[in-house]
Amino acid sequence: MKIDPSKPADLSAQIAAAIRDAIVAGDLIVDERLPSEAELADHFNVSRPTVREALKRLAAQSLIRTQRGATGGAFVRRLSFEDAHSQQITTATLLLSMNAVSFETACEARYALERACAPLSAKRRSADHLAMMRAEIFRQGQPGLTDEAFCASDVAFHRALVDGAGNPVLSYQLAGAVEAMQPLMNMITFTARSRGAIVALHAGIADAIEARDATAAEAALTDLEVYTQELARNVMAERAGRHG
Amino acid sequence: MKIDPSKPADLSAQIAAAIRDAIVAGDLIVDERLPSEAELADHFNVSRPTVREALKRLAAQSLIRTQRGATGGAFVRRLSFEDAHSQQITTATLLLSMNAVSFETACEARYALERACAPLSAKRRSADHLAMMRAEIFRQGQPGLTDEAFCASDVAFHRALVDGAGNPVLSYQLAGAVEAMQPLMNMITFTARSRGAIVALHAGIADAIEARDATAAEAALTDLEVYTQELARNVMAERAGRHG
DNA sequence: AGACTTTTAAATGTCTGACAAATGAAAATC
DNA sequence: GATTTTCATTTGTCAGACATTTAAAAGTCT
Repeated sequence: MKIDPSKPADLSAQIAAAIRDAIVAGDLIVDERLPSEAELADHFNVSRPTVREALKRLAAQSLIRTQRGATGGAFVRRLSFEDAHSQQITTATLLLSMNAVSFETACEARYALERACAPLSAKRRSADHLAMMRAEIFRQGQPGLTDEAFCASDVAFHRALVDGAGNPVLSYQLAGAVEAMQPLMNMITFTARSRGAIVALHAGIADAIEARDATAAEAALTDLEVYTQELARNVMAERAGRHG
Repeated sequence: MKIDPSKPADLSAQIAAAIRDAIVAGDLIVDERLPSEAELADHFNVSRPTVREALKRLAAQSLIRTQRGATGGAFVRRLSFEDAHSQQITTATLLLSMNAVSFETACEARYALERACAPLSAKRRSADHLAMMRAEIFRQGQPGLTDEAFCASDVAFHRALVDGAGNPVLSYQLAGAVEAMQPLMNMITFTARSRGAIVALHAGIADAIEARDATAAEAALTDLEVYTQELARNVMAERAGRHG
């Protein structure tokens, strides 16, 4: 772990980068303890607050955890799929909202990724995954469900589909993409008719997954994408008409 | 932006979470200036170093940028696709290495995602994307190329394929997945024969994209996946044999 | 000797106060 | 009016101190 000449940027950023690089390169392994803040301050020739700012940067990225007490300190943290998942949701959500990504673009990406999971899910899904999909479909058909709850159930349905592929890397990537779209989906008010159509389309997906028919699953997802895009276009058009 | 009862966790983490939530919820818009550190310290009833630790956490997530001087301060930052991209590479790389994700699992996820882009890329790719793919294929055939350079070219090839889909959300998701696999790919020593085979498979992909044949592109990607998986199995088996 | 209690040392969490450096705006000067 | 100077504001950094937590070491009692 090397020095940082006082040239360009914040010292805390440089120190954080140096430690992060060491972790990514494998020089620091999981659960290894970093030197104490005082030792790091001495090593980098900076003050303790500066070191602390660097450590907080790393903590924000879930790269380290800190522990108080006699045997405490900063430890390299094992990045879990769950951590990565929640990080990605935040990132993807902000990315979509701050960059004015169109519903069309986000939707296309989401369903493209989901179709990628479909064949694997058709092949490997357990009875549990299928049962969860059916349960969410049932919930979506219940009357009196708020739009928010409907969207949440939609996310749960797709999550079960993705998890059925049995590949944690895919699950982590996809769950982020699906959940990040929720704010966009929430802009749509679902009528009783559109809910019925979506439930039917979901049932088609579940049927294909149950039959372990990869081709049918992909086709059913495409149908759902087409319907969703159409629904969004209609909502946008109506909104534009009202406000224009 | 609300208070934080001094109950459970670090104050700086609580403050960072409060500000982050405000950003995600849209209460703080892009380029809006946060109160100064002194004002935040006063508002949250903590000291300035504590506020600074919170701000550094947010800066580490690219949520804010800071600027010195009279009109300086912390500003809500527009999260760019580029920022999100590099963040995701770090996250995905660590996720794979720290959780002992098998080559097989990572490879499967990568090609599943890439196949999701293929139809879109076949439909929308520009001449530039195709030219870049061809250029990388040519480079991969050059003798005297290091394994590292070969892998880098491989990444560039796939990046061009993904970018051809013309969907920035897909590009950001996929580029992360592809690049995060590089450390795993680098474990494989590519013989002249295997390089030749990969170049041929890449050519098959490029041909399909050039012909705008989505089905053929997906099939070609599957071929490449099968070959890559086989290659990895052989390398692992040989390595196990040598060490056993 | 063994189990329990107390002490202690090490480490992070937080605060106070201060100075340095950057930066744009206001004031002063030509 | 244009240029230069001054100045106030804000972040970056440092030094030192105290509070809190925690586990191990030391001590005490049975």
